[in-house]
This record gives sequence, structure tokens and C-alpha cells, in this order.
Amino acid sequence: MKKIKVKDFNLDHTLSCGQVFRWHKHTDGFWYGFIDGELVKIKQVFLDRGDKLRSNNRSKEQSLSLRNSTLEYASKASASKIKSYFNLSLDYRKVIKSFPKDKTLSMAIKKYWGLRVIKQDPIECLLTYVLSSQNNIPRINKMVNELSRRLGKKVKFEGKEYFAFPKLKAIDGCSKHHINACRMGFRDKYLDDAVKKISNGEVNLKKLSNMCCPVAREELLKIKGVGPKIADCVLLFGFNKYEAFPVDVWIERIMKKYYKGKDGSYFGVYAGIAQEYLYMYIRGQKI
DNA sequence: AACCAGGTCATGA
DNA sequence: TCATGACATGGT
Repeated sequence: MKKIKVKDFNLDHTLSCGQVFRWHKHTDGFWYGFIDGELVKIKQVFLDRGDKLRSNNRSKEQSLSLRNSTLEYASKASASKIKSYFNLSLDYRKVIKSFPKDKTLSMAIKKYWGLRVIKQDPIECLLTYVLSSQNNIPRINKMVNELSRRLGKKVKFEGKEYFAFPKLKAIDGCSKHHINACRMGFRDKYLDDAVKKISNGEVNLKKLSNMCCPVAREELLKIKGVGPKIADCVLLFGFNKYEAFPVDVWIERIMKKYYKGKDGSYFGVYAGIAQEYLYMYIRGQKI
């Protein structure tokens, strides 16, 4: 088992906040998923060295997550790939400091301390989010899993089979019956259009990373099924353009309740990261 | 049995 | 521009 030391990071929050699909936590406590096409088995171990922090007045949760911890993992993917996937080199404290100091966001950050926006593969991000509209997370997972099972690379590991998200080419021109079996409903034509426009270069994802946020957004909006919300998700999760602030029903709710008259720009240059905290916070309250 | 789900598109005023 | 319903399917 390989190890990476980390701080200000919480793997569970990061993988279960709904920003990425297909990661699965087994009963053995490990998360299983793919990074850069390679299977990754990973868990976080908190070291028991909280004594220094116990004397001050920080909350229990926060002092727990302030401790250094270790990611233990097995994978062919390199440590640097894993670090960049979880954005571990981003100065988390700096991000938090840049936020406005209102009570709602502060409580959300405290509760979900260590939640990070990850750096997904842009194509996977786009295609899975196209499937997310007017849908619920368990079913999105189901659809994407079925698509992967049918068209993705199979990896055998510890007696089980895992499937990577399919390459664009595998989806492009695949038999319609595979798509139908994924039960995507009206979204199948959106997936089609996304695959088509990326494949033929009508939408050039490689160029997107060098574009400023509003221009990149316009590019993504050319795809049928990609509106403002999904475009912002792709900009945030696939390109780490942090000023993107996806507004879904939950964010709309919390904005109406605590941030009347404001929009994403209120949260500053890392608004998208604030968005993830607010999303988790308001969902945690409702359910 | 209804209602809803990390929305978007096509309509019509 | 802006409100309104349809859209497929299955979870709760």
C-alpha cells in the first residue's frame, strides 16, 4: 500500500459530495474509482496526534480534520496523478480566507472541512453531467455505471471487475442498443450531441482551458442539453475554473434564504468551491 | 399513487 | 426577455 501525507483534506466529503460520479466506498472502508484511466483503491487514515490542538478552542470536528492524515492507496496511477486529481497542492487555507465571512458559509465550511473540488477528466465530466439534468444522483450513477460496464475498459482486481468510464471513441458510433440499455430517457440525444460535437471539433475541449470563464461557457452552451448549470459544473469540475458557480435547485434555495439579491460573484474568485460547501450544507439540513 | 429529481428546450405572450 | 410545460425513468 502506497502513502501520501495530506492536510486540510477529507476524502469522504470530497468523494461523496456529488461532484463526481462512479466512486464507490466498499465495506472495507476503501473507495474504488478511476484516476486517469487507472483503477484506484484508496482510504484516508487520520493519525492520532491531536494533543497539541486539544488545548485551543477549535471545534472538535475542525481539530480532527486539521490533523495531518495519510492517504493509503493501491493503483498503477502515480502519486502525482493522484495529488493533482484531488488538487492537493492548492492552498486550501488561502481559499477559505478569500471567502466572505458570513455565518452560513462559515458553518458549512466547519461542517465539511477538507472538502475539495477535484480535477476531473473534462470529457467524463461533460458527459456525466449531461445525464444529470432533472435526475437524481443514484440514478445518474446507475446510468453511468451501465455505460461504463458496456463500453469502458475492464479491470480485474482482487477477484472483482471494475470498469473505467468509456473513451469518447467507444461511445461515438457504438450500437444504439447499448445506449438504450442505460435507460437515459430524453437525455440520450443530449449525450449524442455532446459526443458528436466533441468528436468533430465543433466544441474543442482542449482550447477551453485557455479561455476565460464566460467565453468557455459560451462554447459549452453550443451542446444540446448543456444549459447554464451544467456548463458551470463542467467549467468547475472539469477545468477547475473556480469562478464558475453552478446554480441548481438547492443553491437557488440557499441563495433565496441567506443571500437574497446576491449571486456567485459575492463569494469571490473561488466561488465554485464555496458553492460545494453551500450545496452540502443545505442538503444536509433538508434531509 | 403521486410527486420529485444537481435542467434544458421549445413555445407563446 | 420571461414564464410555462414537456421530457423518460425510477426512487421515495
